[in-house]
Amino acid sequence: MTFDAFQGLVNISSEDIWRDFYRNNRDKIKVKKEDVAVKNLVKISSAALSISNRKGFPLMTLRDLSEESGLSMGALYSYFSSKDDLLNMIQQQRMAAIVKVFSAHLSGIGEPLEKLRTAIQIHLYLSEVMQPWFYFSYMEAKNLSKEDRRKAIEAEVFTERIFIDIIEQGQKDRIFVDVDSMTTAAIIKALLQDWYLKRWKYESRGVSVEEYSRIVIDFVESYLLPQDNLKQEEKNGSNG
Amino acid sequence: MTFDAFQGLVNISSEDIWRDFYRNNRDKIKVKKEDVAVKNLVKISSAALSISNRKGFPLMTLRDLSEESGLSMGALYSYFSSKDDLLNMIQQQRMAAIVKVFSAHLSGIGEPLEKLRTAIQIHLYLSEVMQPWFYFSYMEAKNLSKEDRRKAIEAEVFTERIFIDIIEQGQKDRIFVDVDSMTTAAIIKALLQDWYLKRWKYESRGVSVEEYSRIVIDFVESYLLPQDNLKQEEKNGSNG
DNA sequence: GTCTATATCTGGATAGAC
DNA sequence: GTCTATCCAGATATAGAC
Repeated sequence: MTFDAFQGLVNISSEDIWRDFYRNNRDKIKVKKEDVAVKNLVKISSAALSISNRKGFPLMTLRDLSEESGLSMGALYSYFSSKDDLLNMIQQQRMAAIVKVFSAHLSGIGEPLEKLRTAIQIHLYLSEVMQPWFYFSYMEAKNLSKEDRRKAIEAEVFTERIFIDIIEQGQKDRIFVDVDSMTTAAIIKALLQDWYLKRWKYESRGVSVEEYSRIVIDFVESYLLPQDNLKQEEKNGSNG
Repeated sequence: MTFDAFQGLVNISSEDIWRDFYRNNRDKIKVKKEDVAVKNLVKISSAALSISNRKGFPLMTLRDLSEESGLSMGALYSYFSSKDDLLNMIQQQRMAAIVKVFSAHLSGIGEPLEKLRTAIQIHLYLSEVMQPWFYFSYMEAKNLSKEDRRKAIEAEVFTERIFIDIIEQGQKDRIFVDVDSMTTAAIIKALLQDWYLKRWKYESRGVSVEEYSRIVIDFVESYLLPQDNLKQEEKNGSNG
């Protein structure tokens, strides 16, 4: 799948994400008109992500946020009850989006090699679309509340588990070689994370998300596929 | 080389690091007795790393630092002139150590494959010995002063350059296959970073630094070595 | 629903005794 | 060289007008 096709398919606009959020949290948000609320939640979150990803969440003052979002200090507190609450809100939304997109794209695929490729691609594409969220989420994880920290770890384990399962299925089917599945999954995650943690680096070198996806898949396959299979795969074109 | 052997060789104690630092910065530090100064610099830095790696440098108050280091607020300011100054001090020390150790261990090696293995190992071992430094340095990079930020990027490029050069030498010698050297180096760095960024994960799974080193080397070699070479290498035992 | 103005608190930094 | 006490800037959060 191309990145453009993916974008068309998931179409994760901030609007959608925050509309969902608003509906699930009507009670906590003082503003009662949905359209007004969603519009401002988008402004607030994108301002918060932009400032935080520049200087870190703890150093972002609410005056900064007020200025960049265009809302007054007082108005901000109609949308969250404390600065920490805002942090947790943003975190929550990201995790919901990941689980949703992953399930949607992987559930139909049975064949391990195709599933592995798709999982790598989907993760990279998703982190590309939601780069500020992913980066924020990684860098600010230690500041979360206890409860949200627990959720964050759960989400981390969830995605790693997906890769472990795919690898083990492939080993059972005798498609992949017999390497340690847990460690291999950890390595894959490290490579996926590098994309959103060092986006500036890849951008400055002109590497697109599709190229990076290609690279990671090749890299992983050279490790997981037996030597002779690999040669044959390459003849067939390894990307479906 | 085993991890123990490495430790014996470099023997990077906090003492040594801060004694070096003290001698290079006598003018900036108000305390004039070397032994007193070094002893307290060690206390301050290890307290600062411990607190920061728990909750982040911006959220560490000087009262926290005072409590954990056992020095009073006033005394702390005999060792640095501002909180930012402390940040830059710690950063500086880490980079000096890296350059020193890398040069010492790699300069003698000409053969690309051995050099690649050694570079991976040394980086992992070093980040293991200085884990709090490495983690801190990565997570707090955005808070550095302009000048120290520039230095940090330089250091980043320095280590990546080492890997690029090794790969290109190996390609010239027809030992490695013809993949993109820059991207491959980026991938290697991502895997090396995962070790100190997610140490808790590997620890909880009982993966030692030697095992991880073995895994990364295998992974990279399966990508860089031609198929037939690989088979032969494995027979010889790929770790020297 | 949003704004301005302000109460309250926290944390970096310093002065001066010991 | 180190400590205690204190200053003061700047931050969160809220009250009340519009």
